[in-house]
Amino acid sequence: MATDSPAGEPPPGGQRVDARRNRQAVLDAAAEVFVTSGVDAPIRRIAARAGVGMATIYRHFPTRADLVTAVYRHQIEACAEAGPRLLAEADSPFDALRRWIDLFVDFLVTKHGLADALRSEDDRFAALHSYFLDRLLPVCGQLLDAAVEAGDIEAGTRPYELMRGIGNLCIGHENDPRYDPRRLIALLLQGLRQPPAP
Amino acid sequence: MATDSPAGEPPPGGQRVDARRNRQAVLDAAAEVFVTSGVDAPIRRIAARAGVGMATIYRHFPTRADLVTAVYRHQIEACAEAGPRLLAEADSPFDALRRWIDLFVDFLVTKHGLADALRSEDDRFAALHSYFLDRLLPVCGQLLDAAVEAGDIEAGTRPYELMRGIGNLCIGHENDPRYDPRRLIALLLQGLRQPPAP
DNA sequence: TATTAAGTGGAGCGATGCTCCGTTTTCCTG
DNA sequence: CAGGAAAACGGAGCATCGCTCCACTTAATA
Repeated sequence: MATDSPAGEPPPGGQRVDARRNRQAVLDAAAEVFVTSGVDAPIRRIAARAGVGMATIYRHFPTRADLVTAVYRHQIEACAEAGPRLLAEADSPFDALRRWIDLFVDFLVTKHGLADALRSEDDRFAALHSYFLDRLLPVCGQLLDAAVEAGDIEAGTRPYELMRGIGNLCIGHENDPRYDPRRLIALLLQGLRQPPAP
Repeated sequence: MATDSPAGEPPPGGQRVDARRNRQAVLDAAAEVFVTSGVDAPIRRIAARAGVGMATIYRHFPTRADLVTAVYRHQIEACAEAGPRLLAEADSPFDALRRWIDLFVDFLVTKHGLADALRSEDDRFAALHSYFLDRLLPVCGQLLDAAVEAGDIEAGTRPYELMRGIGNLCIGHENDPRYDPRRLIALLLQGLRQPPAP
């Protein structure tokens, strides 16, 4: 708690060099392990891979969610920053929304178990949930509002609901060629569309 | 394996009375525990509640999924049987599909963690997955086909995809008043709808 | 009643999450 | 450049849980 801010930003400079080195080693190891074993990988394994003790991981990242957010922080930021950009360069607000959701889905789909973790009621993941929401909800809301204002979609859909739904739809697509989240998400967006004025 | 069929039907009569009694005790205890602690509740707890040893549970229900399906078997059957009935009595095939999905969602939403278990990649739940699919997929397919044939919805959506999506959308709604799966499912259905012929 | 096989229960093993605390390392100060 | 305080470390240790194994109990049968 005292050594790291919850959202996983790089810590302030007042740390010992060994602490900083270990922190980075843990981050690197976690990134590797997450790819093969998902974000639920045993802490022991990450610690072993990083060549540190378990306590070191817990000290730097009190919660599993802190570790996960730290590992994926750059990609989450990129996704957040893409929102306004897409809104500016896309053909329509609806198109921007669609393309932004594509980015979000790409991100979720390539991280084993991330979508599962996101919706988890497990307290260990509460901070992950919060970080995603804090960072991406406003972006999603902005896109939704713009699409509503342009008359592309009906009003009344809240960003939280939409993002939760998309996250949920991305769960468990691995090892199941019969299930393609993107098709359903496209359907969802289709349903969101404003029926053309009579 | 030798004492129970995978889908959780009542076993054939050739059992000792104590075995039959214990089986029922386990079923009752599991039903109670599932309500409060979800379908992930520790086997130990269910065993304690039923007043039996853990091995007794594992002997009757080799897999957690077997226990879960046995507990909910009647409701799954009811849902399966409702399909054709709705198709006969609803205003349109699309209406039947909508009402059937309502039933399915009601079922999922009232069982803590059931939706989670359904999509789980955990091998322990493979049989649960199979049972749901075997029993409900044909029903869903029939409703979809009818709706397509009536021109209510576009062709090309496979039952498996739809059911997986609905199941996924039902995950994690508990303790979160901001998330209502039904709204998103309605949106999904809306997207499925055939745009009225020009 | 005696025999037997079906049935039972819980100790025990391995895996995992998380903490506690004695030890080591860094860094600052005199 | 010592020397000591504080920061950081690491892994043993406890708790929980899934699942198995096997000595014991009990119902059915001859």
